[in-house]
Amino acid sequence: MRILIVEDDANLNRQLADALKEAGYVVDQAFDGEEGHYLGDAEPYDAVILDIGLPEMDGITVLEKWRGDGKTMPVLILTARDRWSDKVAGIDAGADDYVAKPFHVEEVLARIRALIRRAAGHASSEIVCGPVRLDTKGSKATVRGVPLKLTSHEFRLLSYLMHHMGQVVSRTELVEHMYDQDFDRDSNTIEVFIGRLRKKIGNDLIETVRGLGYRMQAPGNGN
Amino acid sequence: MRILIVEDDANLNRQLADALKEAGYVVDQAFDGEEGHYLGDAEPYDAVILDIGLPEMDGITVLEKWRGDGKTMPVLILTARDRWSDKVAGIDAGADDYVAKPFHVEEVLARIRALIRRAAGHASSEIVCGPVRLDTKGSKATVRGVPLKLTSHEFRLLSYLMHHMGQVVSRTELVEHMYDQDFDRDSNTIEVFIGRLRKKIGNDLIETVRGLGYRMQAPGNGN
DNA sequence: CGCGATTCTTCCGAGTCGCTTACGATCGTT
DNA sequence: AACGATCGTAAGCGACTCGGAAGAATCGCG
Repeated sequence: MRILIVEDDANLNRQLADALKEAGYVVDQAFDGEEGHYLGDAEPYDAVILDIGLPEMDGITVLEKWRGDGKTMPVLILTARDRWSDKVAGIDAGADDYVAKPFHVEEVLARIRALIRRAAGHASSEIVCGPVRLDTKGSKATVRGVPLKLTSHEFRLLSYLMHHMGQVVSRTELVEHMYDQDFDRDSNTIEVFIGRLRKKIGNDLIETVRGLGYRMQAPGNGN
Repeated sequence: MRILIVEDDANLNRQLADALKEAGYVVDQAFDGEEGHYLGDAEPYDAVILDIGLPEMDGITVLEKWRGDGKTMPVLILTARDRWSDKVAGIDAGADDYVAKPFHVEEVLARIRALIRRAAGHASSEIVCGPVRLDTKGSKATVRGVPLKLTSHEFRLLSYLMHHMGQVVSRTELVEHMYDQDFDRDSNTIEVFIGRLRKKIGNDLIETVRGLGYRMQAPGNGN
C-alpha cells in the first residue's frame, strides 16, 4: 500500500512518514500544495494524508482539483482543532475523513487502515480468503490458524492482493503500489515474489491470469 | 435514504433526528444498545449513527456483532472528545467514521453525506446476457455459474460483444478495438476467435449476420 | 439445383509469457 | 568481521497463446 503525505511542517511530515513506514506502507512525501497536487495526480496512491493549511496551494483546493480530475483515492484531512468549519468544507470537497491537530499518531494509523479497508469494500479489520486471514490491524497473517512468517515485501504483496480480492491485479499495478516512484519496471521481481508467497500460503490461492496479472480468491469459489 | 440513530441521550437523539429529517432522510431511533442492535440487524439502513457509551450493550459490541453477521452499512460513531482510544477501537471494529462530542450538527450531516456517497461507489460492474455473466472489474466471466477459462483476447472479444449487446458488430470494428492501429486486415483471426469463444460459451449466443458481422444476444430473444 | 462468396473448423509453428532455480548484493545483527 | 535474512537479477525451461493457412461447410442468389 502506497501513501502520500502532504504536510508543510517538516517535523510532522517525517513523524507521520516514519510511523507509516514502520507499519509497512510505502510512503511519498510532499511539502507544499503544488508538489502534493502533482504527485497525487501522477502516482496511484491507496490513500492520502492532506494538510489544509499549505503554502503554494490550499489543501481544499488541491482536493477539489483531484476530485475534479476524477481521482477517487481516499483522503484524510489534517486540520486545526478549532477550525471545525474547515472540516465540513473538506468533507464536502470530497475528503473521506479528517483528524484534528494535535493528534495521536496511532489514531492516524487507525484511520488510514480504515480508509484503505473501506475503499476495498471490507467492513472489518480482518480480511479472510479461504484459509488465509489477514489482520490489517496487527500486520499479521495466518493460514489455517498457523501464523505466517512473511518478509515485509511478501506481506505487502499479500495485503494488496487481499484488499483486491476477486479482481485481476496487473504486475505494473503491484509494482506501483509496492515501491515508491522509481523502480525498474522490466524485471521479474513480482513473479519471484508471487512464487515465494505461493510457497508459503499454498498454490491454489493466487491464480495467474495470463497476459493480465494475478487474482486472489478462495479456491472452489465458482465465479 | 434511511438512517438509524442509536443514542441514549434522548435530547441529543431527537436533535440529530430532527436535523436528519430536515435534510430529507428517513430516520429510526434507538435508545439503548440492544434495541439498536436489533434494529440494525433487522432493517436495511443506508447509514447508522452509533453512540459508544450505551446502556444494555456497549456501542463497540453492537458494531462488532453487526460486522460479524456480515452487515456492511456505513457506521458513524459518537464518542467523548477525550476518549481517543475508543475511536481507534471503534474504527478497528469496523466503524467508518466518528465524531467527537460535543459536535456541530452540520458536521454530522456532512459526514453522513460523505459516508453514503462513498458506500454507493461499490456497485459491482456486471453485464449479463442469458446464461453468461461478465464481471468487468474482476476480468472474469461465467456461464451458468461455471467460471470460464478465457485467454486475454477471448475475454476482450467477449467483453466488446457484451458491451454492444443486440448490435451487429463488424469484423473491422472488432479488429480495431482488439488490436492497436495496424493489423493485417485480411486474415481470419476474428473468425478463429469467434469459433473458440463459441466453443466455450455455447453456440447460440453469438449470432453471425452474414456479410455484416456478429451479434450477441440472449437466445430466444425474439429479433 | 449449382455456383460463388462467405464463414467455420482444424492444425501447427512461432513466439511470448510465466515459473523456477540459482546467485550476488545489501542490510542488520551478533 | 562474519553470519543470516532478504531482495533483485538473470537464465533456462515448459506451457500456452496467437494467428496464419487450407480445406470443409454453409449461405445467398440466380
